[in-house]
Parts: sequence; C-alpha cells; structure tokens
Amino acid sequence: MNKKFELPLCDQCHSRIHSVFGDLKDSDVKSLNENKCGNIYKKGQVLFYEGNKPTGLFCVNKGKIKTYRINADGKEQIIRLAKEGDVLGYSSLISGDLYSSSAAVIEDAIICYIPRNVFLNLLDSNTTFSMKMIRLLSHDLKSSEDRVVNLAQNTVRERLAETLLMLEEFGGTENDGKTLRTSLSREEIANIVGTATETTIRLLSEFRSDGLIELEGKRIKIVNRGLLLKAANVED
DNA sequence: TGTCAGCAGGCTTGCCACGT
DNA sequence: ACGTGGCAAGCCTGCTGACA
Repeated sequence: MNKKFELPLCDQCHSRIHSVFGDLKDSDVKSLNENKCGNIYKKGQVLFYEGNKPTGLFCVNKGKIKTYRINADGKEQIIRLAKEGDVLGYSSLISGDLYSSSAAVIEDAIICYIPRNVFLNLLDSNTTFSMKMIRLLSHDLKSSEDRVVNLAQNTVRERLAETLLMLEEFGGTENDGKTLRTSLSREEIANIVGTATETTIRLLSEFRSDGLIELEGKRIKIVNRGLLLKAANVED
C-alpha cells in the first residue's frame, strides 16, 4: 500500500505548466483538480499493463516512467521514457483501444490520474487542448517512424551512442555537466537500444577505450560529446 | 548503533554459434 | 571476417538480519 500524502493541486502544479494541460482555463483546471486522484509510486511499480482497458490518463508530477512491450521470448523493449509534465495512456483513451504497452516506474514518482470521462470532456469542449493532443499524437507517430528506421538501418553501436545522447537530454547531467543523471540498469539501456545486455556492456567498454565516455560503476560520463555524436552518426 | 556475514541481483568478460 | 546474441562463470555491490 502506498503511504498517504498531500496530492499536488493542479493550479499550483509546476509539472502541469509544462504539460499539455499548461494553457487550460481556470474552470478546466478546477475541474481537473476536483476529479483527479494521485499516488506515490516506488521504482518497479507498474502503472498499467499492455492489453488492459484504459480508464484514465496518467500525468507525471514527479519521477520517471518507462513504457514497454514484452515480446514472445519474454524480452522487454522499452518504447518511451516519460518524466515530469508528461502524460501517459492518452492514445489508447482516444482510440478506445486497449493499452498497447505497459508502463512502470524507473525512478520513484508521484503520478496523478485523470478519469477517462474528464479527459474526453476536455477534448470535446476545448479546441486548443484538442489541437495540443493532436500535435502530441503526431509527434509520437513521427518518433515511432524514426525508431523503426533507426532499428532497421543503424548498427547497435550507433543506436547505443544515440541512446546515451537521448539519456543526456532526457535525464540531464549531474553538476559536472557530463555524468548522466539516470538510474537505468545496463539491462534497461539494452532494452532501449534493442540489443542484449552483454552487447551493451561490451560496447560501453569499447566507448570507454575509445575515449567517448568514462564508466564509474553504474554511472556513465560523456567525456567527448563530439566523438559520441560521430559514433551515433547524427548531426549536433 | 556499528559491524559483519550471507545473499541476491547486477555487471563484466570469455567463449562459442550463427547469419550476413 | 565481422557483427551480434546467448550462455556461463566470476566479480562487485547493496541490502538485510544477527549479534555484540
């Protein structure tokens, strides 16, 4: 059981400002606030499972979440990472389909839950909000297309380099500006890249030998961003 | 409260197999 | 030949419970 805590108010929520709910009218914010509920989640806890019926929208107030699918061999493929201000489960809510992926906490989190009818009413009544959701879905579609091409055409080395750069952007860095602020295990990094854990570890060691990164236990420090960009085969 | 042993899970490396 | 994945074994680290 999660311990009781003071649920963040929507009108004072810093994460909401940077989310799709950022520009809502006061009356809509009030409605959200009255109808939402929320909870503290510990690392590893699951928000929803692939194949379940969506009953509401998850809004990340604090912490980090992964969405993933499990393939026939039981191997996990991480599809997306979400942080403060991101929302989860909207595409299934809008389409009326079952969840196409599962979501689990990778860094202790506070998650608000907005019931399905509240979200759909907002979509119906607020054109600006609807347009925001359309833009978000379009962006998701483009990301998925990019990912398919990436998995099909890039080597594991390129994908790992790109993933490290993505993690730098997603989680930021510590005070030194170089060490990735991520609590992901080697296995989880491999599940983003779409390769085996051993291959990921081998390539990380290779990157270290080549002077792209430094490894301090689990921590990864990007020491030569230019070389990493080159390894990822992408423009800065 | 601090220390220590035991344990589990994660990390790393070597070796081998397989496909291109 | 090269890139990649899988398995196995050893090492490392963090957590937990027992004990002084």
